[in-house]
Amino acid sequence: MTDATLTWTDERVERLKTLWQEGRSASAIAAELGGVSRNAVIGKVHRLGLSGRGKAPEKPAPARPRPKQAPAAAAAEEAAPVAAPQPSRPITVGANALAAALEPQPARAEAAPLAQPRPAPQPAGEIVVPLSERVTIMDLRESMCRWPMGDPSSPDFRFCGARSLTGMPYCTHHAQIAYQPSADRRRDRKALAG
DNA sequence: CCCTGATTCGC
DNA sequence: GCGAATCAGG
Repeated sequence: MTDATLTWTDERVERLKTLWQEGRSASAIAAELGGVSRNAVIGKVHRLGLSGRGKAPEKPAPARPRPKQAPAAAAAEEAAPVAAPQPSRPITVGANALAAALEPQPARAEAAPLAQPRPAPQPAGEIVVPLSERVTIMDLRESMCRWPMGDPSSPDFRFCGARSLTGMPYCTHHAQIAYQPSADRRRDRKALAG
């Protein structure tokens, strides 16, 4: 595991195959493997010739014009393949959180304090979810990120609430944090910047 | 808008 | 071989 250049090691390829056959989406697989984009996963899948999955391979293949392409970025290191942690269903919250959630919420005031100076000097590896975006357990829906924010015993306990990847409990960013050991996500800037 | 996989092609 | 950019579709 001293492979600095991100390569598709046998283990990674095996996991890719397994996950793909299981029907996981490319982005989900990318998040689990870490260090690769969903495009990378799809590209690899095709190269391995195991595309299609269960779909009917009926594609007319329309010749599309590919105008231009931006310059590629540099390479990245490969973190030790620390066995992928099985994301246990994180829907289990403590009694404290439950009690807090049941607390008569004074008013999450839709009339939030407008005109916020927007501080957000977020360090890399962390994201700041605007409080107005966070949700209580009561507002947490299936398609929302379950990343806990704050002290579960506090009435201010919230969940990220951002859109979660389908089939995943977290949003794109938190999925990366949750599933990547110490990852280096190189050009995720596009996905994360937005 | 969000997402999905498919494809092209510069590297 | 790799994967970003792009396309096409749900």
